[in-house]
Amino acid sequence: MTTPDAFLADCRARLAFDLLSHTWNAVVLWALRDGPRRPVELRARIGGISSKVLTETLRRLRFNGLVVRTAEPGRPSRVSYGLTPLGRTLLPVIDLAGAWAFAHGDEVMAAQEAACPEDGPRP
Amino acid sequence: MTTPDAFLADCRARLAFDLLSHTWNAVVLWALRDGPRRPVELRARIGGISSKVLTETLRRLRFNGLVVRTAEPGRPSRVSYGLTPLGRTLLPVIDLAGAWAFAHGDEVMAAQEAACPEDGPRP
DNA sequence: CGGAATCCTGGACGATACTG
DNA sequence: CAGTATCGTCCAGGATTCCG
Repeated sequence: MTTPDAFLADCRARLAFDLLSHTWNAVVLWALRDGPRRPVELRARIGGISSKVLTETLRRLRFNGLVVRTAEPGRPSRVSYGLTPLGRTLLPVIDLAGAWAFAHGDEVMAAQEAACPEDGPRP
Repeated sequence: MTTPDAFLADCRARLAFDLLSHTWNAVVLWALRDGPRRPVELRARIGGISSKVLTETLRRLRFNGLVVRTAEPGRPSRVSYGLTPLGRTLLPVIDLAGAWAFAHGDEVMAAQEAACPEDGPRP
């Protein structure tokens, strides 16, 4: 399928990018790809994300219907997050983007190195 | 191809998301998909982007080797921007994301509507 | 027209500390 | 362990203005 031309004008079309925009959204979704995980596990698996930001991210994802929260009874608190069917449909997109990064990452790095002369400063 | 598991730890893997993260990057790349365009054309085509932000975006894309700037001699200024081969390789990714948005956009909207109760507030 | 300079705002992100 | 509350920093993005 190819995206229609209305792509630019139609704000709804930018939805996917807004979702993938936030730094951690895609990463968290990806970390959930093969089953529900508890916050501690997620933090360990992802690395470099603070508890607060993880919570915020999960809240965002839940709000958009991509993730579900499941509270298991007991003490201490046990909670886990998993992908919804909708969230699962986003995995191929993330996968493709990740594959692109692996395939062309070095080219981008190279371009950045060689950019200094007349191109603008690093944004 | 499926993205390796190192996905999360490897910072280079997040490259694609950093590129698609900035709100306008993907949109501008998409607007350039069928040939070079001049800034005015781009602004008209995209809609809702300020001249300043467009300039910044193009600078970013140039810096990453995704776009080239071509200055045609003459007065008044005539400049155009086009995709590099590298930038062109990103189009399928953008296309897939756009296609996803068209296919599942309404589901996300619906989820947002129904989210108010126990789910967190809109972030 | 292209784009740089300036000022301002909101939100993402991080660190820390605290409650249940 | 899960989540909230503060506080502070940084930057994308919008509006405006001015120069070549």
